[in-house]
Formats: sequence, structure tokens, C-alpha cells
Amino acid sequence: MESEPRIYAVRILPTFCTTVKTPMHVPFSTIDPKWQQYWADHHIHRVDDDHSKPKYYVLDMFPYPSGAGLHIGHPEGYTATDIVARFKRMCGYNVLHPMGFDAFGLPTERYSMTTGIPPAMATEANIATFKKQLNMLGFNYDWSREVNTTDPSYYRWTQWMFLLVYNSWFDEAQQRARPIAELPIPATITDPLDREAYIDAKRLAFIAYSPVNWCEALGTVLANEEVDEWKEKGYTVERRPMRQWMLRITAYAERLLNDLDGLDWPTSTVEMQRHWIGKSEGAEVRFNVDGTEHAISVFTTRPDTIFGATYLVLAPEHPLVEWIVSAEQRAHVALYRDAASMKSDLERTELAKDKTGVFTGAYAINPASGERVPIWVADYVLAHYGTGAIMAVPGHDARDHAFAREFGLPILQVVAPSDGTTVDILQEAFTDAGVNVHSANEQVSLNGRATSEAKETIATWIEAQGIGTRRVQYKLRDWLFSRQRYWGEPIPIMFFDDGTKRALDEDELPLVLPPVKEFKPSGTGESPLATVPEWVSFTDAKTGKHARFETNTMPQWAGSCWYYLRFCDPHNNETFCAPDKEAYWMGDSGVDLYMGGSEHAVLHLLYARFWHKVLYDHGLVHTTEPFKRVFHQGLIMGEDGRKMSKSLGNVVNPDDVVREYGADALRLYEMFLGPLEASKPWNTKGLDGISRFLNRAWRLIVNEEGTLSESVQPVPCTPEQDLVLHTTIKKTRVDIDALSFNTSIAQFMVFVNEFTPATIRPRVAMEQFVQCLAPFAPHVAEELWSVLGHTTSVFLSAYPEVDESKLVTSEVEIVLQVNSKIRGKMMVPSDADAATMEALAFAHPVLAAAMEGTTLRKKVIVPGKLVNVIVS
RNA sequence: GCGAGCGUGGCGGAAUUGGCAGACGCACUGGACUCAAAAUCCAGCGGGGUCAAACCCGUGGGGGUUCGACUCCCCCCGCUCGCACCA
Repeated sequence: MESEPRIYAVRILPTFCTTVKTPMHVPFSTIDPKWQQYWADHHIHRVDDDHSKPKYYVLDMFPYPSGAGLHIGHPEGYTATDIVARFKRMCGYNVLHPMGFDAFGLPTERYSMTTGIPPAMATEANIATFKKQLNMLGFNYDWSREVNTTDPSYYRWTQWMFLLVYNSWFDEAQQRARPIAELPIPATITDPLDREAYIDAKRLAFIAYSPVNWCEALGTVLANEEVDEWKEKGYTVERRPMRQWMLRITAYAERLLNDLDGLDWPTSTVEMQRHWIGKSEGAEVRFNVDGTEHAISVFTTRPDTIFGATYLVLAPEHPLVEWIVSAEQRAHVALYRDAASMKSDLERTELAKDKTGVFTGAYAINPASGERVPIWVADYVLAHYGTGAIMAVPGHDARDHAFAREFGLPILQVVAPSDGTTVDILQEAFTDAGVNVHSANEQVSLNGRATSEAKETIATWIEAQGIGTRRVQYKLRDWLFSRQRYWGEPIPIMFFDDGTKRALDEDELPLVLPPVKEFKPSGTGESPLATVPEWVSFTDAKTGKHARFETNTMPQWAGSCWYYLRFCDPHNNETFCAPDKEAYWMGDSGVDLYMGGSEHAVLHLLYARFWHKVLYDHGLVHTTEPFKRVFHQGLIMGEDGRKMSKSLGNVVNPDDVVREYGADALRLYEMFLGPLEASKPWNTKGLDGISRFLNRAWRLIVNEEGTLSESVQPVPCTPEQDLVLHTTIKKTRVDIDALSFNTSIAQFMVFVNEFTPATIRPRVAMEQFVQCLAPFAPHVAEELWSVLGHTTSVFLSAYPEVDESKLVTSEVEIVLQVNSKIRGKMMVPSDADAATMEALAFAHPVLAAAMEGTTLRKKVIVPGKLVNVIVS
């Protein structure tokens, strides 16, 4: 498109044809497809399983193939990994750089609801579009290893892994998953149904009836972490108790936390995972309810403040509420609990400015102080965390303080600042660590003890009294694993009329999704699968019993939990991945580089780590972690600095850019924008700059006829040229490992600026430059490599090596400073030692003049850098 | 509120262990080529100051460590992302 007007001008003014020098441009519209075809025909990107070479596994988070195709953000991470993959291959590594599609999910299903086009068909079309666009950008994926999560030959193994999880229990003592067959069953359990119930309760995949986030419009439940996303899109989500599959990820909380150490991940991502797991250490303490047999267990991280606990609070859902509530308060409490159940977790916290609650009419005995304290119900206490009940210490907890002030409950001070100052506990809670006061009974005194010591003392006392224990608590909750949707992996379990069930055996997998005509929700809160007669009513061949299949399907996260393993051995029909291939490609550290957006910093990465650990416990993988190094590419914003969106009209389409500037210009431009991890605005003018650079590089080597320029000669480099060349090689090698592509490209520009004025260009410099550039701009580099006379791909050549001797110059410029201010510069031999430097520098007029008539106080000499004299 | 990260020219951004701030690109200015324009090539481009130089100021603000700080430490301000009644 861009080149059209130029040609046009020549055509209408033919008389100027001979006089006007037509500047040469990279003919990208010819060479891009040419080399893409060449790579495909010659299998340049085919990964071999030659296990004698060192491996490098570089992985992109595979995309969801939406109908909209690639957006401009996709090529950013993909180009980065493409550069690394091509570079590592040129360095002699056997590189695995695969691509696939995470294609199950709601958007496709919703598209099918409105169009009637089956999701499998829509997915196929979308994937074709994505692949075409990915190839257009010249990425070096080995498509023979493509995976697609919706392909039965893939989800067969997703189902197999679900069953592996299902058939596991977590041995707390050994801190690992074990086969369910090894579960010890108490001898007292003899009834088969009781036995099954006991086993089911221990499985890592289990059915629970708990309040979930139901979205009527979507016809499915959502995970807690998904709620915000859909609410933003305008959907309403309500709390509803439903039958759900859960995965016991909480069993792995400690390992998921500990194994974060030693990962080469962004600090923010590690921190986010730590917070998500949310470990806190404290104590669980029992408070007896006055005048009853009941006791309320509370979890606290501040057992040292127990003497200041002036009331208890139960979550509205706490089962004990109805047992302890007094007759006169019963109506109030019931009203409050009903109101609370209508609110979602989100609404409870969003509207959390003012605390609400209601008195139960019951009292408990503070086991430390012996005081009788009122028991309240309030929704600022969450049912799912800790024990669903707290001891309120308004003197030393901001939330309890606000509640106590609202309802006129007593506030006691039991901790004072360590520095001896006083605080007004009635005005504001003192939540820092300090020294205990007013904290003693006949058996134990915390008075005068520092907070950390007081915690220990009281915890020991609590345990000695038999009223509680030390306890570790996590925020992490079990993973809600079922969706009431059609377009997901079927859960391979069938239920019989007698209340028993059966998981499919390995030889019965995959359990394939049945074709359906209607994708709308069944209307009963079940998935569209519930409307398929042969799905919910059939005779099981193995048992002869009448059965129905589970109608829930797995969430979209399932397929992405293990795809990195399938890439190691994508066509294996015997197992999900052959052990020797897993051992080779996953090596000692797993995926060597995993690139993807920070939106997956918590969930996907946590879920995948969890599955990996289950596999590890069963001896199916041999690394404890799947991803050694994770990197998040930043967002590319619109030209106006705002997030790209159709409604703002600031969206840049990669197809348009490739058509106008070529694939290499887009690749280089996105890498040159700024640091890979930063979010940065698009700037079309910057694309012109990159285009100019590519054209200048092109003209170093190619003449107007499109053949090798006469300026390229088989002569050695001058020392200056060698310095630039080897600086470029060195910088690129270092920068690629650091993923600092913007600075490598800047160095390429320096190289081109250096060689452009030269009339004789040493062939060796041109060749090595082309090799350096190749991972970044593969199409241009291949063409230049070919113009230079090579008949095989530049990617089969070895990346240039740095000759350190070429980086050493005979003289270096040093800085002369007087009182640390720069006063001059001079050249000295680069190997000059401190004494030589001093002698040369002191003879220099600038220093000589500065020191005249002054006293030398101090001299600082840094060889190769500077001479600094301090005078007065 | 808590956690993580970041503040450098008109703009995007560079700057091993503390050692010439502003590489490289964009924009802009001037010049060459051209009837003219585009393209290309050459030169300039933080602020003040000067005919020019010298010189002074300058990496969000304030303090500190150091011969020397964009870099290390403390306090403050601002921005981005994440979490948010988790007891």
C-alpha cells in the first residue's frame, strides 16, 4: 500500500525515470512469503528428539482462538520468544518452541448459541485464522507439534489427569498425594456406601454442596476469581448453593508457597501468589458458651491479645448461631442472616464502610480472663475463613474497634507501645507489636512481655489447658472445578440409580462430547448435556447398570494445566507424555522460559503448578515445578496512551501493519518500543523509524539491481569496524538472554550508522551482522544471507562468536576531575596502571593549572576511567 | 489501607560493580540533491549563559553516605499494577 504512490509517480513522469534515483526499499511483500514458504518446505523449524544436544524449552502461553483473530499485543510476547528460540538454536541448542490453542470456553459457546454454528466448527475456523496470522509474522513454531485442547485425542489425557486427581488422597504426614487404593480406612466402617462416602471425602477431586457464584444469563457458575470479569461485562452474579466438583488445591498450600523460592519469576507475580495462598500462623481457641454445652472455636493471629477479647463474632452462616441464639433475639438474628445470604461476598465487602451486626443474646466465657463476653453475629466475619468465628479485640484490631464503637461494646487495652509512650485506645486501635499490659490470670501472665514472646507464652498456656492449639491458616480455597456448560471437557464419571458411581477406566477414554443442536442452558441449572437423552440415561456396558453421565464439564483452566507436557510428545496415544521425552525436555528445571501476560500471574500459574505437583507425587514428572523462568510482556496501549479498545477507536490491526511495513518491521518495532515488561504506547511514527533502519541495513549489502553491492569486499575490518562489529555481537548475545531487545536493536542501528558511510564494507562484518540480526528480522536476514551467496538458511549457521581481543583498543579516553568536577579529558594507553595514569594526567595542562598554588588533599585514580584530584 | 514496581529532554527510552547523564529512535531545525515535492544523505538538537568559549543548573522533592550518586540509605510527593473486613 505504502509503495503504490511512488510507483505511480514514476509512471506518470516517465521522463524522470533515468534521472531520479529510486531509493531502495526492502521488498518485503516478496521476501516475506518467499522465506515463510522456504522454512515450511525445508522443515527449518522441525524439532528433533536428538537427546544428545542440550535442550532449551521456550513456551508462549497459548492463545484462546477468538473470532477476532490476533490483536497487536499477541506479536509482542511471540516475537520475544521467537527471537530467543532462533538464537538458542543458532547457539547449538535443541529448541522446543511449540504453539497450540486453548479452545474450550464460553465465548465460542455463546457464539454457537446465537448462530447455531457448532463450537467445534467455529473453533476450527478461528484456529485457521490464527495460524495464518502467526505464520504471516514468521514465527518459528513447529506446527507438527500443535495441540488443541478441544481435540478428543488431547482432552482424553485431560480427563485421564482429572481421574488421577480423583483417585488420589493427600497424606498429610508425608505431605504428598498417594493412590486412593492406599488410603487407610477405619475398621469401624463396614457398610459399602459408608465406605464409598469415606473415600470420596478424602479424594483430591470431590463433590461439594456449597454456595457458588451463579450467573443466570451465562447459565453457569463462576469461580470466585472469575466473578469480577463477568460483572464488568454487565452480567449479574448471585450466591446459590449448588452441587459442584472441587479440587483440593488447599492440601498443597504449603508446598505451593515454599516452592516459590528459587523460581526465576517476576517479584510481583511471586508476591501475588504468596498473598493468594495467604499463610498466617496463630492459634485456634475454644470459648465455652455460658450456660450451654456448646463451645465456639475462633482463629486468631494475635492470641497475645486474648485478655482484651471483649466479645465474639460469628459469621452469619456459622452453624452454631441457631443453637445459641436466645428466644428474644431469634427473630432479629434470623432477619439479619437472611439479609446477609442475599449479598454476594463482593457486595458484603464493597458496602463494608459501616459495620452491621446483631446480638445473639448469648454469652461466652473468655478462657483467659474469665470474663463473660457477648456473642454477636456480623457479616464482617467470613464463614469460609478460619473457623468462621472470631474473638474480637477492639483495642488492637481496627475492624473490631469500628464494630465496638458502632455498638457500644467495651474496649480494653492489653498491649502498650514498646517505647513507653501512651495511646488513646478509645480513639483508635493500637495494632502494632508492643508490650503486654493487664494480661494476667492466676496461671499465666503476659505483662511486660513483647508481642512475639507473649504469643509464644499464651499459645503454650492454651495448649496446656487443652482449650486450643497453635494453627496455620491459609486464605487459599479449594478450586471450584465444574461448569454448567457444554463446551468443555466432560467429567468422566457416571452415576447409577442406586446412588453409587463409577469413574471411567483408562481404556474408556476419551469420553467424547456428544453432538447437540441446542447450546442454550437447560434451564434447570444444568448444562446442555442434561438435554441429551443418551447422556443422562444409558446402560453401562461394564456393570450392566442404568446410568447417567456427569453433566458438568471442566473449566477452561483444565486444558492449560498440563499442555506444556503434551508438547514434549504430542502424538502419543499410550500416555500423556513418554517418560524419556518428559525427562529430556523438562530437564532439571522444567520450561526454561515461559512468556505470557501478567493476567495469568495467579490462577493459571497456580493451577498448573498444582497439577504438576500431583503428577510429581505419582512419579509422572520429575521436577517439582513446571516453569523455571516466567516473564510477562507488557501491554501495548493505543496511540493516545489509553488501553486499546474498539469503542475508543485506537485499535491497531497487525494485518494492516504487516501489509504496509512487512513482518520484520512489526517484529522489530514491537521489540524496540521499550522494555518488554513495560506497558507502552503505540506510535506509528516509530514504525517509520524502524522501516528506515531496515532499508538502511538492506542498502549496506544490496545494490539497485537487487544483487550483492559492489561495496561488499573480501577485506578485513579496520580496528574501528571490528570494535563496532564485536560490540554488536557481544551486546546482542547478552541482551537476548536478558530479554532486553530494545537495546540490541539500538546497537544494530549503531552498526548500520557506522558502516553506511563506508565505501568498502568488509564481507565478514556484513555476514556476521546478518547473522546477529536474523533472530529479530528473519525474512530480511534470510534474503541478505542469500544475496551474500549462501545457499542454506541463515538459521542453520552458528551465531557469531565474540572475539574479546577486538574489543580492546590501544587507547582509552579518561576523565580528568578536579574536586570531583569534570575539567577535561585525555587519551591514555588502555593498559596504563594507576601510576602511569597519574603521571600522564598530572602532566596534562588542565590538572597542572588546577593544582597550581593549591594543596593536594587526595587523589582518586580508577584505571581506564578517571583521575580525580581533591585540592584546596 | 496492605503488597509489588516505577518517576531521566518535546516524546519512547539508554546508562556492568556507584565513575563522561541523555545511547538509539521519533519529533523538530538547518543544509545537500530536486523546477518542486517525496525519498535519501549530511549536520544540529536538556536548560541557562556567551559572538564564541569559559562557566552554572539538571535524572519527582528533601536529607544522608561517598573523592564521586540516575544508581546505595532514610523521609515525602506522584503514577501504575495487584490485593483488599482473611481476624
